[in-house]
Amino acid sequence: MARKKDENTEALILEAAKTVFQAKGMDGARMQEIADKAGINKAMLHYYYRNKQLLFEAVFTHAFSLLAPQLKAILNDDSPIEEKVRNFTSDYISFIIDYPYIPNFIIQELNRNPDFILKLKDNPSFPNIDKFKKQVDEEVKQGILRPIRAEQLFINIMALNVLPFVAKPLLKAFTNTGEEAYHQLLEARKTEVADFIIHSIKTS
Amino acid sequence: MARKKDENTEALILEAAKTVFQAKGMDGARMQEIADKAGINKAMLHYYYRNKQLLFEAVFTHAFSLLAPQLKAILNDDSPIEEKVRNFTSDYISFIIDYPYIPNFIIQELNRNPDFILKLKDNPSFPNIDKFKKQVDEEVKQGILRPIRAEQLFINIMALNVLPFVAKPLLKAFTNTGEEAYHQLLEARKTEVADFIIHSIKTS
DNA sequence: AACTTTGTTAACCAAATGGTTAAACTATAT
DNA sequence: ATATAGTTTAACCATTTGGTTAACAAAGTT
Repeated sequence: MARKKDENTEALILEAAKTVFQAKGMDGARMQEIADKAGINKAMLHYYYRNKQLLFEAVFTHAFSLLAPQLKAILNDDSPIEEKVRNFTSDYISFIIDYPYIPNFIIQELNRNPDFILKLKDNPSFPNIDKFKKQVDEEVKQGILRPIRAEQLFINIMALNVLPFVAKPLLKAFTNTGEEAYHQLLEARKTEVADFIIHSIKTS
Repeated sequence: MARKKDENTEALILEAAKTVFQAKGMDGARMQEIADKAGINKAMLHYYYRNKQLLFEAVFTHAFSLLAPQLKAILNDDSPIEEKVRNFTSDYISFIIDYPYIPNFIIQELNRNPDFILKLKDNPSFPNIDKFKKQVDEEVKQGILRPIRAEQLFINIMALNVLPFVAKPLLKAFTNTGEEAYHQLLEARKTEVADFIIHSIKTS
């Protein structure tokens, strides 16, 4: 086995590919740009990943593997809904700060090619709503929560947490806030979003 | 002035360009595909719109001009917040049914090029949050609403209404629903989203 | 040291793509 | 009917882009 340099070329490529694909999408990304960013010859991209599509898929599945655990936290945990909502909204924002492009990237590329998710759904680690559903139904039955379908609650939680990042340029313009002020709005949301949801769904 | 056919070529082009750009984005769109869809020669695209960028901008500004009035309805109207929330959630979903690609298209392309919104903000018809802000502050002061910043409320309203469409493939997978079932969830949201918001923000 | 396998590079290639051009066509004005 | 100005087309062009190739370099194997 010949390894010329101490650096792992394959990993360098994937790292550069993440940056470029997540910033520009499949259509906007250029193989040459990825090679340049990785500081290697373009032919190496094909040596390790065959073609653009496969390199893209490596980036996509990796991105998804980072997002999935975040969602499983709210779907599969045993704590009461209220606690899960509070934890999720706070954790999710921390996640976005570490990986700001990921949710946007996934949403954008799935819209371009919706069938892509079928492959992901086969994976046993794909987030599943069943447990969350039982939990919500149970808390509704016990009178802890107002009547609401688990699916709708889940969509609402996702919406309130995800959209402020996905539609950031638009919302910045509409709310007439600069970068700094918008960031403060997001910071405040770490707790306010959870309060907003809890107020809406809790009885009493 | 010579007009060969009764059909207006310029309009045919714009129509085809809308379809292609909104489905595939700036990067994914192909001038030839637009020409084919319009049933005209590719050179006509450049004759009427000079180049891809300008044709794209024509499509984008038109798309935005359709979205803006929807938002002005909630921002500039005089009715109480509760009524505005109810009207908006119902109207917005009707809007999406007519123009399913538009919000997604705008969000996606603004992320690709955030500076693009600066041009739009100059336009005096750009939606402005000031009036909405005064209204929310006033209703909070009167004790009709719980304390909440107008910006946060606006973001929440947008999030709950927009994300279910923008992230449709993802949410369909997570909620484990097919096309039909997901559509029913969306249908139910016409009233449920408003209820969700009102429950959260109204005192009493 | 010779051989083999793996890794790397520069040069190259074919197809796709945005854009141009020159000629042809059509309707209208003179 | 002829000139004129706007409209349309087919062919063409330069560049970009994903992908390939052949030669070469490094490290391990014998």
